[in-house]
Amino acid sequence: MADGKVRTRFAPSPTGYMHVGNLRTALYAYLLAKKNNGQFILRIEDTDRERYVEGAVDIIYNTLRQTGLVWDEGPDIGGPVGPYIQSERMSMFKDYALQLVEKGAAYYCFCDKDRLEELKKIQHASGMAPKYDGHCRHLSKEEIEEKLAAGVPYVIRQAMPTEGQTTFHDEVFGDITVDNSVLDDQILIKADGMPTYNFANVVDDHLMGITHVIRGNEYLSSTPKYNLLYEAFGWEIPVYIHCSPVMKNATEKLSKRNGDASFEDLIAKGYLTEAVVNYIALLGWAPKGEREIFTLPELVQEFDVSGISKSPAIFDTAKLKAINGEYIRRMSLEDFCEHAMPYIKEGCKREDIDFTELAKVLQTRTELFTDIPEQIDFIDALPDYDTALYCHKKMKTNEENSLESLKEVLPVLEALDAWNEESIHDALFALIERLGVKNGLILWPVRVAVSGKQFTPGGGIELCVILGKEESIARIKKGIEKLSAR
RNA sequence: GGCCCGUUGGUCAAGAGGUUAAGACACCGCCCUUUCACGGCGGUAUCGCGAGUUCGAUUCUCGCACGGGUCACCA
Repeated sequence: MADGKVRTRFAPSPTGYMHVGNLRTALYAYLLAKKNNGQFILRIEDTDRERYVEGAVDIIYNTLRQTGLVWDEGPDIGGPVGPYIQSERMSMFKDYALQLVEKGAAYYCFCDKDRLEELKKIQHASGMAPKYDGHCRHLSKEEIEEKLAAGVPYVIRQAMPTEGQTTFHDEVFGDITVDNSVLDDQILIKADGMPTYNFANVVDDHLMGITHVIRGNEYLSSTPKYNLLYEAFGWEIPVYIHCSPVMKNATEKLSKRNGDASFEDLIAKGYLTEAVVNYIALLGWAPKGEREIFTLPELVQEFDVSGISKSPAIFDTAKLKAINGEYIRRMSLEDFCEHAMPYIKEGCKREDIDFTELAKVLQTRTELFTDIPEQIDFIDALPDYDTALYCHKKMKTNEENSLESLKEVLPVLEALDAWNEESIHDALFALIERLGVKNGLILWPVRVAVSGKQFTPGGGIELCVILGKEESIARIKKGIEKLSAR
């Protein structure tokens, strides 16, 4: 599997937004192809008109583009084995099914829905598994001709072996064996002449030269049927890689139906694309070493099917957040500013502040961009805080000595010409030295006075720089006023 | 219900008969520090249960329990 031309595909149905499990499957398919210098193919499986959602195809394109999962062949760019939209391939499947009928691996079935329903009812009543009873499997040539000529509607069913076992290999789950007796004579071609998914999928994968099939493990139990199809045609069976689902908790899958987080939702919540891709890669797959932060090209290098785990993985927002924070900290200040600015503007309407300084203090304190507005809400207007905020055991501050400190600080700051981190720092520390007190005794009250908050992004000096001289001094005066009024 | 699959800390997970059972997130503590955060150091916590096989099982086998998947003229 290491060399040769590896071709993988991502074959989504355009039924809505891209959920995380789907994206992960696409990612693994992409990684496996690229790791082996192969091709990653996009095929849109849009044959279910009932579930078709307007705009869903664009979501697929946009998500793959945004995450960097560029496809080598697909509906928009074409390729040697198109068309890449399943609905445009419909006409050919029946001929393939007929080939199977010739070979005795499939047969015409004229049973109508009433009979099938009746059958199901009887089977259910007697506790049997619902399964086609082979009623039409042994019709004579004459009978078939006669019904065909009479225009009786029919489907084409796959003739499953009735005894023995079928074993197949999966790269993740190993060898799996099932009794052929449990295999249903599934429908290949529907009464309208169109193929079922199970049939179209196999034919398409073969025609498109797919060598490695990566998909959710809900397909594990139909894989023997697929293989019987490949064998009946005499086609080479692809390598199977079935992935366990991404869960929202121990018992429920992450799903569109439950309205669980989609890729778009995560981005809207302030997560970085790269962080989401990185985290998703780690959900159900473990790299060889201890490193966990990887760019997409690094993932390509690192990816190995042997690292895919069998058991389902629960989507953990806390971990995603941590990885997002890691990505944020690794950004350059310029990059961070660019990303953070919309959120900064959201939380701060004032224009006369030092945005660069603000961004600087925010960067190590941001895990999620959407957390920013709340962190900086004190800038526009000083909150109406309680003077108890001035009391801090470790700093040994209380309302009395904070009042003293602020009174000392006020003239020092007022006298400053240059207003920057260095000048304020020097002035305040000179004051601290002159007074012979601990840093905290001066600095803590300053921070409280200018922010009115218990926790702030940055210390008193940094906040003063951000707020500017006029505003800082006004807030210190306000502090003195509040403390004096007690 | 039949069949298939899974089960290592709260979460993601490494591990391949003998390990002090990695690492990350989360949590707790300490250090750094003008708060918080960052960074550094340390800590709590895991092999679902029961039988085998073996000198020795998290690792192999079988049962059980629990969880998931699948049994459509949907994809």
